[in-house]
Amino acid sequence: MKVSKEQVRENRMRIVETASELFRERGYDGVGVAELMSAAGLTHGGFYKHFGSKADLLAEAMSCGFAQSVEKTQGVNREKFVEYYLSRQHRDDMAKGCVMSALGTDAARQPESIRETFAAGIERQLAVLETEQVTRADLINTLAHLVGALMLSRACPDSSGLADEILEVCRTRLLSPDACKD
Amino acid sequence: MKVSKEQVRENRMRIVETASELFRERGYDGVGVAELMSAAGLTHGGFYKHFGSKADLLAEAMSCGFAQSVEKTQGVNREKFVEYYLSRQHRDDMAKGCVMSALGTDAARQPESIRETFAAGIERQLAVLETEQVTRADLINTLAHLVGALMLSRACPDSSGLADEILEVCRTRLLSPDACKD
DNA sequence: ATTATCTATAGATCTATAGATAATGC
DNA sequence: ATTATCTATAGATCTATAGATAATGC
Repeated sequence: MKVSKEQVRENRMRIVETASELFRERGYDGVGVAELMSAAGLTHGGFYKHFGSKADLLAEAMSCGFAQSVEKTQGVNREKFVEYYLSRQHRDDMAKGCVMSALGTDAARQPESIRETFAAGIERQLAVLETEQVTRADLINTLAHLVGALMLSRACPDSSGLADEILEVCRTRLLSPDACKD
Repeated sequence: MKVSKEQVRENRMRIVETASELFRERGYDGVGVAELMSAAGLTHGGFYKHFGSKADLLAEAMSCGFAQSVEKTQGVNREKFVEYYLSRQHRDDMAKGCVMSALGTDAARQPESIRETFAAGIERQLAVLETEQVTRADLINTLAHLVGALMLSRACPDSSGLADEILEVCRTRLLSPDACKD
């Protein structure tokens, strides 16, 4: 049952990527190791040869999700980022969306070491968006505004007007700084 | 072992209030029914005479938390609300703080009926803050901005500068609409 | 020979229910 | 007589580990 080093690396990466999506979708406590491994096409017994604990995997899954976001954000300006972020498409696909909005609260409930990983992810996301026009303080405000809007919209019923209203008024405000009142 | 109707009402209320705080602190999946009942001074077997399921309790716990927030917000203007919301005190006491930031992501992962309760809570919070000067769209933007800032700050390590930086730049921005760039 | 994965399981916990008990409230 | 709470437990799930297996890689 031993597999090649190449295969081991592939398996490990698949576990991390699978976890990254499942944790975003259902939360850290909402997915078990057995289900996780099964979703990655493996049996759960092998998990602890790859990771010391489920919490260790969470840290890697967060890093992986941040890395994907950062890569997708390369070369994207603030306006395009806002439009993507507050799209219905992004809201309705939590598993593949922004780690900050999907796992921020989970991170807040975890030990310091996990939160360090999370903070490093925020910094990377800030760095890739920073330009000469847009200061760090601007970006932190934009991210907070976006993250909150997305979370609140997701917490509303699909059919409710409020879910879409939140996306729309925040998109409008974030793209029209002149009319800004908050 | 039967108790008076008065006592039954008190017990039920204590369960809801205890759940409201424990869910905020550790998440819906992070607290079991047995621990919840024990924290309320009861044994877990009696739980299902009060609630049909753990999910039913979540809905009530959310409503209860929103009601407390709304009551505390009576007569508070936008500036005072922002200052309280982005204070270190509020950030560091998730159990007693805003339901939107503490349970928003948990709600997003729950069935429609829970999200209806959550949306109703958002509406109540909006209503109590609304004035002639501050429109609904303004308030939705403010709430999203606040909720995101608080969540991101909580997701950072205690000792990191980033946690406090997020609170500070967002407080500054939200209280100085003139300088607003996002 | 090493080791990644497998099957199997330990031990703890989870939600929910069953039946006993004892105090309320008709 | 009713019923809220209790003890006890069913049945499922959870994280983590033990030992067997079989293909890699020296």
